[in-house]
Amino acid sequence: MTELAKTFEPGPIEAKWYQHWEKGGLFRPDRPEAEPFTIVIPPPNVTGSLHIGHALDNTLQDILIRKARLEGKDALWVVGMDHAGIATQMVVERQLDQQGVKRTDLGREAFLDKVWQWKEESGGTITRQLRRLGASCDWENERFTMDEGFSRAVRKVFVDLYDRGLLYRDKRLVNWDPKFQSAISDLEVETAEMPGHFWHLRYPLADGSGEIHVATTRPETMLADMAVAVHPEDERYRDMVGKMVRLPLTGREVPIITDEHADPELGSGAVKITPGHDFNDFEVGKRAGIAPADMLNMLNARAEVCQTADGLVPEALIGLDRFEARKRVVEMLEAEGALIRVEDRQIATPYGDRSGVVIEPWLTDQWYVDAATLAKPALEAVRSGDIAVVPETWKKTWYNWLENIQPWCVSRQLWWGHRIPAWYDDEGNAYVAETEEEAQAKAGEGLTLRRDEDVLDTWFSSALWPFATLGWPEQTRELERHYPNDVLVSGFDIIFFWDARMAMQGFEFMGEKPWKKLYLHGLVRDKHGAKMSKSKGNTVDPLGLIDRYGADALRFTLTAMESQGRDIKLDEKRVEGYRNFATKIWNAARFLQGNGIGASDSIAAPKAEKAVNRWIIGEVVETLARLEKAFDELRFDGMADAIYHFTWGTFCDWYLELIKGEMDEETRAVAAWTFDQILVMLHPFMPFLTEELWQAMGAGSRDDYPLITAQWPQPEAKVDAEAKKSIESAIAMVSEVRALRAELNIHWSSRLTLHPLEGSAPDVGASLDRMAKAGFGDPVDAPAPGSAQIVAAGQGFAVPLADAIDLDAERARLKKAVEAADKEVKSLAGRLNNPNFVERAKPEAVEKARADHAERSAEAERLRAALDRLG
RNA sequence: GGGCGCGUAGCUCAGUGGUAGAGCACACCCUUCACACGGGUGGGGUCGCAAGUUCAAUCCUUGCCGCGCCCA
Repeated sequence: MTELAKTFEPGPIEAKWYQHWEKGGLFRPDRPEAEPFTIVIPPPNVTGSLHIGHALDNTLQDILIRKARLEGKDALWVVGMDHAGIATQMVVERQLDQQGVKRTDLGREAFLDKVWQWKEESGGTITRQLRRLGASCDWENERFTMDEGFSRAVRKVFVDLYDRGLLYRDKRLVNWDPKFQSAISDLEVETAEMPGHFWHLRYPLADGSGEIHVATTRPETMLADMAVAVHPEDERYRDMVGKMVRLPLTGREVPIITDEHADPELGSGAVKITPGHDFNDFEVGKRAGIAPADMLNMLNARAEVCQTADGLVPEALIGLDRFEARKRVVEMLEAEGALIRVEDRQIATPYGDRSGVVIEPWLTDQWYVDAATLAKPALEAVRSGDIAVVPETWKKTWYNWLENIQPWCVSRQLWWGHRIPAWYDDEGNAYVAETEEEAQAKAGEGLTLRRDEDVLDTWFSSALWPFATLGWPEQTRELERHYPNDVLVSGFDIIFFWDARMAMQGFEFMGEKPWKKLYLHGLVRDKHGAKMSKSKGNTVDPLGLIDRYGADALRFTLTAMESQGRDIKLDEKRVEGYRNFATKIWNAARFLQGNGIGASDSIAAPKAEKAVNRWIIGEVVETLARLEKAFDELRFDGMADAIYHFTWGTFCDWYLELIKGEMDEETRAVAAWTFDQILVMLHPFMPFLTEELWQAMGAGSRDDYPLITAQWPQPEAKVDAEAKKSIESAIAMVSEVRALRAELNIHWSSRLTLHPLEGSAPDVGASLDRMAKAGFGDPVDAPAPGSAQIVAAGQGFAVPLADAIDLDAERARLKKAVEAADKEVKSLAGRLNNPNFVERAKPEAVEKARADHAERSAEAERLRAALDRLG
């Protein structure tokens, strides 16, 4: 044994053991024949640093991995990062900007060199931070989505999807981010209600026969209007349909058409149609026979006004920013008398989730994935239970999204990322192939090809994570053994971005689900329930918490608070509480050592004769069962609860107290074994503390037998009902005497004697003396004057008090107990006297009510008798 | 507008068709030889509101009120 310091100091212990584990290859012990168990980490961004959400997500994964490892499985936790297209490009651009260098000055090749250089020097902070958390990932096979192998997988998927008709190029409106000057997917757009206006405009008919009124939230788009639509059944406009409108400012003549999209209830019922700048209008335009290529565009990539194809936009407006243009257009309309009125209104406005700027629907050529087709097996797998979703409530969200899924825009106008493997000839024909040679072969000789400038959405590559990390497209042994993965742990906020897309690609390319279970956890919020954000300044830095309380305490807190379907409101007080728990265990170990108790050498429970030992073995068996059940159900709070209460409430509070002063060989063996079980069961949650104590308890004997690769408990024992009953009686006895002391204010200095009022003294060993400073005296028929009385373990006892007894306090105490018992007796009797209950309730319920009634009645009688004797 | 979820002790949350639990906080006592980051004892809840089903509802059903999230 190694002597332990008085207080548990997490810092040095954490550093020591993490290094030891990692150097020893203990995160992935060589177990080629063992049953595989696999988790892939949700790859953090290469630009990222550890926030509290990562801490939660990875703690949960580490718990599952560490338990599987202890069970002897070939536990693989695949780790790595994604290249985070936009975020990384931004970081590097900002850095270059400080040196006065622009991305475009460098050119594509040189810029990408800079990005790689940045990645080597500054990227991956988070992987060091994950180590602080204790994450036992397979670092030796760390992956990156831009690695050559992974990139090959991405190219193959792109080409295969194209060949299967599941990926295509199309001209349509995309969500255009003017800040990044790139398309983004609809998932990357967040809609917010913002105060805005509704401008009512007057459009004259071209033949001078009248005018039509339209209303718009974006007046500047009138520069690209191509029609005015009214509802086909709107009588008011019957005579105008088919006539031409001469638009103000541009003088463009556009038709009045009918379309269901026009809402007769809204405004005037007539609506201006700008197919090139509005998603609804795009559809209306197509229905009206306007081809996307012919739709007018009035904005450039920076969302500045540009000339439309028909050259009708007034020169004064060209080059204006879209918001500036809005002001100018309104002024000009007003000057022309085309503005009727302006109304205040809440406007649903789209924002880029990363850039924060207003998203512009913009007409461009982009690559799209036929998500609806890919979604089908992913939907079916959850419907059939092939993929288990935990908590189940998320299944509905899964269905809802996948059933209504839209084509997925996967091209991005960036440089950093997987460049799209498509080449074009001079006429714009596309040749999709994994290499330029193959593309050239497809195109035929003599054609000059030019590669697509764009890259793929980062999520396009991370969707391949569950199999591309295992070597796919090579059919490796790892792939064969570890796909499908056992469980995916992810926050519900990326269920669409990532989880669903992994399922889609997994079925398409592996022909099978990516994981057997999908576990979704909530967000970590501040103690008031507000979402953490840097701008609000309410973020909790997990590393700071680790510094202050230790990684084990943080991990245990997150685990204990992880109940299904809820966000976590994190209060530092909880972390402090579990730091105290760690210290408690530490001190229990010190106590054991002080009594010559070290490591156990047996997996199975030792043979035991004494009730207290048989009892604690049974408690271990029950705790293990509770723990296993919680693991089966992925109830992390239940796991924490089971191990916490056993360790503190049962082992420390009762078992250690009960065995004090009764150390014999059997007890030492059982205590050592029980503590070992605690260390093993607790290891997935508090790996550092438990490893340290495991070694300290078995110094010398465990140098080659670290806890991280030890064996999960197999007590090979059962609950001993007799021992359980006997110890529970002793516990009740001690508790009653302590309560008496506290309520009558009897100081510890006075020892109490308990005289049985019926029968003889029960055998509770020396525990009563040590734990309640009381012992048994001779049986008496009636309490001596000045005695208090207690009822415990089905017996009444008189407790003579040397000092003057506070009669009022004693009477109040007994009265309260009588009332409590009576209340329950009365309720039980009420039920038992109800014929309906006896006849119709389940027999077990009736039986239990009878037994409870008998027991509580007897207790009430004894208490009443005690109260009567008091006078 | 559609969907999901929540409302249980002062706070944060478990939970079950048979009269409610934990941690923290609170009150009182204790330098009892592992631990004051501790030990002991205790107070505290008409389980959001209303109706229904049932022998029995905090739990099931419906409606309402309040709060949050997602989608359009």
